[in-house]
Amino acid sequence: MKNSEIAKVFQDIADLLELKGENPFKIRAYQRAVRSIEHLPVELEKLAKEDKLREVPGVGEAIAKKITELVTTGKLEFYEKLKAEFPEGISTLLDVPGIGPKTAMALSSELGVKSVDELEAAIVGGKVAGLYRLGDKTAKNILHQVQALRRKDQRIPLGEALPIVEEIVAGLKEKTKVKNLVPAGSLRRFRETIGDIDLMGTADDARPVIDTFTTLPQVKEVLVSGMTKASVVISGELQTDLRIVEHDCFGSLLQYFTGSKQHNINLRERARRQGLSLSEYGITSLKSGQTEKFATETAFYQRLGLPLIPPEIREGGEEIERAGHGTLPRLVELGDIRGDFHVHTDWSDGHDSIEAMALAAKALGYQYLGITDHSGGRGIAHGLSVERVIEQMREIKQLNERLDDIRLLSGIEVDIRADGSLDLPDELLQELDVVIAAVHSGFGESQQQMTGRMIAAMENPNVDILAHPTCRLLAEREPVAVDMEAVFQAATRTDTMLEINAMPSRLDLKDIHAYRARELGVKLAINTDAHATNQLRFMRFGVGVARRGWCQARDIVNTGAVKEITRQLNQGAITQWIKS
DNA sequence: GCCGTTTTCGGCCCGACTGTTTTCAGTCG
Repeated sequence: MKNSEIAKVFQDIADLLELKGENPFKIRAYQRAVRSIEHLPVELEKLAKEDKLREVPGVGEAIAKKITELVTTGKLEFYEKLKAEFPEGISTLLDVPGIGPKTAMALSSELGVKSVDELEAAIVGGKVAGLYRLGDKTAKNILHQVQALRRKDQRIPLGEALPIVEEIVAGLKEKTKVKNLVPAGSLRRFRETIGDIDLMGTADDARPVIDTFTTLPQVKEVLVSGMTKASVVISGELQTDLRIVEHDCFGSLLQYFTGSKQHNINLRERARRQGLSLSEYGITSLKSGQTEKFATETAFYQRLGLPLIPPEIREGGEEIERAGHGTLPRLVELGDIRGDFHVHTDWSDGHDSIEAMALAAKALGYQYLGITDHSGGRGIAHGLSVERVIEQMREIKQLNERLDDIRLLSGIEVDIRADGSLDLPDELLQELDVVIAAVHSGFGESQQQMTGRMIAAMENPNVDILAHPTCRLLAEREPVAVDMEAVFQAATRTDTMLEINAMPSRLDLKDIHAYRARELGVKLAINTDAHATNQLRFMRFGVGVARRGWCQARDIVNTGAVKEITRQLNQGAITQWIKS
């Protein structure tokens, strides 16, 4: 049983206990376990076998026992009994914003409503307004939310949100005197998808900033517009909140709205033990009632005896404890990256020439660039044949002689066939500087087949990197069935790098995979897979994933200088092939 | 149900908004 499935069971238990009116702290304990499990880089099934479940934060005796039952029998008696106490489907009502446990129970027991569709019918039929503590306004509000829920397609990929945010930020900075304007929330933490946009800033006078914000051309609908806060809906049904405070409160505000929720809860529990209470306005002493203000996050964390915790790892895991012990790693930064191993050119399906890509990489300060067009395998547009690979090697050699300060690596993104063999002969592959192997077909294979296929490719000594290992496309294609733990083991055994593909639609490996791979000592490379010069800038998304995986520069191969790199890759003797 | 720089028992994050009330319950982030 997968972690995501187990998390879902506990989330459902938490919802049902809430409907039941159980002890709120018990409910929170389940919710905490859910968040912990969702971010866990290793399978619970494995931990259960090793009797290490209790090491997971938020998992104690009772939940550990339930997890064991789930992974061994596939069922949980406690859960089945709990479900039987309620009409089926009632917990789906909790998905509607504005409906909590009390309202859901009232709707169910008074009106027999047990689905979102039935809820809508009940509101339209005028049955909801009039229930105890539910008036006309509330009913209309809920109806509005139900309709919005239908329109809205869940969370959007980070890569789509960030350009939108940058446009808004630029607009506000240009037209107002706002200062410190930055995105907070999951965007700042570089989560792969985001649900809404939170912007924070400071100003001497908030009013004109708020007014400008609500009248930006991107704004479709204004939800709330107050003295310090406004919420709007922008194109694409994305809710965007702006909060403006005075300069001296910015640190606590930014910290508070960056989250995550679980990180903040953990931080507050810790602060409480120190006799302090935290809020977006500052830190209050429980004894004296005095509140201190903080202009920066660094000062805020410092007051709690902690170094600044990077936003990307504020997920409510072990980051606070580690920060307290002074053992937080220095995470890899965009500025550490010295090259990119995986880009395409107009030789296959890329948009720009090799030279244009090289110059763009040089402009980013890179020392090297791996030219890795597709191989000629079936289904891939304009893949290179053996002859064209040799021709391209020749051109790259000439470019290397002509270009200063950037070293081009001759490479290929070679297709892994269904049987695990590669699409180009070994004799050719061993002549290349960098060989990236990738699956582009047969996504529906069984886990056993797919895992075997990838491992077979890694066992080929010419393969340097396994590209985008799960093959997922965010909001488009689910990851393939593959035993990641086995892939990680094979990567260390065969000394193959795994790619963190920085393309915003991929982010593959994803954060928890990067975490686990690093833990096992797998070498990682952050590549953009750029198909045009401007896509080289996707690197920051990959760096975000690596940071979420607690990676340091030393864990990422392409933070190395060009000499170290070429030592690690296959040194191709191009001459022989060119002669033949 | 979890957990420990007060504690193995007795605590458990904080503030704001909304609508329905007549002092506050419910919900959210």
